[in-house]
Amino acid sequence: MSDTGGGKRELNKQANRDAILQAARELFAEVGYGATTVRDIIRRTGLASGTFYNYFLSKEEIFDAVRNETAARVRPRLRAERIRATSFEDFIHRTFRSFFEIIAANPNLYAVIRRNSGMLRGQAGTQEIAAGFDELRSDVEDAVRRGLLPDVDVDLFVAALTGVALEVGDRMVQRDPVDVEATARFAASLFNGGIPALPKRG
Amino acid sequence: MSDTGGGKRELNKQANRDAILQAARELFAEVGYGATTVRDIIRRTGLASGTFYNYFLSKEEIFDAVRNETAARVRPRLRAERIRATSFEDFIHRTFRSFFEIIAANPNLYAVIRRNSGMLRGQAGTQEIAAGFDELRSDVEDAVRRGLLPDVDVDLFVAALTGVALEVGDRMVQRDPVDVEATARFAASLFNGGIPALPKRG
Amino acid sequence: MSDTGGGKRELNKQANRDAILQAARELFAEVGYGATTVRDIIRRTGLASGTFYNYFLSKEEIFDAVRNETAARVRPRLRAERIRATSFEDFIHRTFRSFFEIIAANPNLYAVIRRNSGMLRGQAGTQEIAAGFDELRSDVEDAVRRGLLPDVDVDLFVAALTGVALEVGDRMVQRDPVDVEATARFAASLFNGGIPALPKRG
Amino acid sequence: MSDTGGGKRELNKQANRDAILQAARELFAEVGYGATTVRDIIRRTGLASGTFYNYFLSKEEIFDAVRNETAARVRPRLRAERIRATSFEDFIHRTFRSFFEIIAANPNLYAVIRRNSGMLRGQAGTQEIAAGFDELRSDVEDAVRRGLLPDVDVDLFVAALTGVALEVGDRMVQRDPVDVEATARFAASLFNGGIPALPKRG
DNA sequence: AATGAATGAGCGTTCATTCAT
DNA sequence: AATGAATGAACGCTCATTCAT
Repeated sequence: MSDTGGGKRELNKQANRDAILQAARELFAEVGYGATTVRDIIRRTGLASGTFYNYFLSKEEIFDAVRNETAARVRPRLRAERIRATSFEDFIHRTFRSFFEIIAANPNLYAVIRRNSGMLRGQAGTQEIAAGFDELRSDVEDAVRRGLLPDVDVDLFVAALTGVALEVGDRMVQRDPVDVEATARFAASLFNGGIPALPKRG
Repeated sequence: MSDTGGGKRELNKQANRDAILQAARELFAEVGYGATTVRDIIRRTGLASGTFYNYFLSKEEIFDAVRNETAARVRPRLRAERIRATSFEDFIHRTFRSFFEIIAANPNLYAVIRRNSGMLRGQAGTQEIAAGFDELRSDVEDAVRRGLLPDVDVDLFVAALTGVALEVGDRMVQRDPVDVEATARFAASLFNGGIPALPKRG
Repeated sequence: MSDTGGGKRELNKQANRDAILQAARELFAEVGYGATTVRDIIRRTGLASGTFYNYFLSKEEIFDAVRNETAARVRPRLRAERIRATSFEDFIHRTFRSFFEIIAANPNLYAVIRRNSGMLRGQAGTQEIAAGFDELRSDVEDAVRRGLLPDVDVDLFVAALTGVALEVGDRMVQRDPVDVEATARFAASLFNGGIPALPKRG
Repeated sequence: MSDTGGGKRELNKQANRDAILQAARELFAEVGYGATTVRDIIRRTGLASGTFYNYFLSKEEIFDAVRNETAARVRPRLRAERIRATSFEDFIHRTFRSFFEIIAANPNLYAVIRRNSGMLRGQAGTQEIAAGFDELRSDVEDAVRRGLLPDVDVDLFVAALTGVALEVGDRMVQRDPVDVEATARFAASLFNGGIPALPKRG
């Protein structure tokens, strides 16, 4: 009888993989990709250094895995919030609020983003991150199509949204206390007030 | 007889220093600080490896020098534009337009920023960069004081401005052709439309 | 199942550590600390350069290890001989003889001492070396207390003993054949004849 | 008319050479040969680094020069004292006393010896140092020939003398106050008491 | 003779990765 | 699958020495 994935061994394998990922996420958050060593990662798990390579092909691969896994956890949440929106104003507000909630609740998830932001977009981003951006973009395009949003330059619009989310979010988490609601209101007001003024495409 | 800068030797020194800085800037732009080696830098200049240390104390020092020198070139230009503004609408527009002009004209100056943005703010930024942010912030505070801008959360406002400048600028330079004026209009419209809607402080 | 020292792997580890220590000892003896490179040391063992750092934290650490290990081997032997002494004359003779025996039998142990003698005493010496000197000194003080030795300046006395041991020992090992017994007799006669003439303290 | 050595240029040359030698002596005394850099030496003179090589062929050569020059200053003084001796007892006493006087008066001359003692004898010693040892040795041989000293093993005898001078001298200079006379009496008593007991040769 | 920038071999050390056990 | 010692390329940096001026 072959072991089809439910056995003890597989459970252990999954636990080890998770432990390594978790340790890696912490370190990438604390000191960044460049300053994290594979040894640091495995030392935190109590496993042996060679074991790392039973789970990941390289340091780069685990970095991608951390980012992908993070994006995979965050993406559906952001999407779910957006979909629930009843108007574009609401869409913008929910987008900011849910993003700010997530980073407020997961400070070191956010630290990974900031500390390694040079590796976030373009060549260095992962599939999952790219997919998250595409999703946002296509939701915005949809809103344009449905007439909820004027016919703006979607590319630039998404870029502006992203920039504000990242930078304003950064300031937010440095405050004490962190006020997610007020910060979301700030960012959403700026956008919702500004959208009607945006140049139309054509 | 002391040769105070006019001699062949001094010329050569300046040329070497510039060549090293230029090579460093290119590499920091192409692959980032972590992946750039001192040997890469000097190899690009044709000089010997030891020569690097006649001009810079360490790899870190040249990175700071690149950033400081960049910020020192950019900062007064941005400031000069802002000061010329006749209204806050104009202030916002000029800020975006001059920033976009600069990054359009100096693609690898901009790449340094993007590829190393984790080292831009906070502890890891240089004096000159910090001064640039302070300057922007204090110009905005001034506008509030003079009643040109409602009493908004200046910190978040500057963050939003920065985020939009960086992300929208990033998309802009990837387009062909690069349209600085249209991009500036986009960003400025968003802000100028949104500002009146911003929550007041207190 | 933990392998506590009996396994092949542990044996190999011990063998490697010994090989590195041995190579280091030889090189410190042949060319001194300053002229010895870590690469020279590992090259002599056939191991890879990184392997050195699996066993020692730094070049300095292995130098201390060589000196400590040497002192640790020599110290109890010298002590054991001294303790067996039946009179102070015997104490002196045994001290010289056992020291000369040791250096005759371990020429490059001795060379380490000579080639790096600037690092023997004071700040630069190791714990074990300092302990060896302290032990000798306290044995001499004991002899004074028990009336076997006049009340001389113990500090200078120990210094004189040390100086003669080192310098006379140095000449001895350069002779062919090496005559430990005759050399010990020479040094001991000088001291034992001279001690009664030494100025009393006070 | 040719400049036969008395001109201004030659004076300056001599002054530069002396300044370099002096700086080198200080550094060899303070930090030892290995830790002294040629740049350190010339920096202390105010000259340019290339100038060093107009006066000395290499770092090693100046080290030899420092040692030779030191030995050349010390040697005649020691000799002159010994020659004045009226008996062998006096010879021994004067030898120690004059050596101790010199090291007490020139602490950093002495520091050069201690800090670089691994390079004092054998292969690494200079001509002048070797000559000093030879001279001492031949004075002792002379004393044997003239019947002032029993027919001892001169080689070992000179070694013992040297060892006591160095080690006892070392302790002496660390005391406060430094008592040259008492220290010389100590060392001389040991030897003069011990000599009659020394084994005869043959 | 003096200068000081340029040279490049070489140093101690790190670390992602491999592999025998 | 787990171990952890071994590997070796590569790093940032130093410094004795050379050489054009």
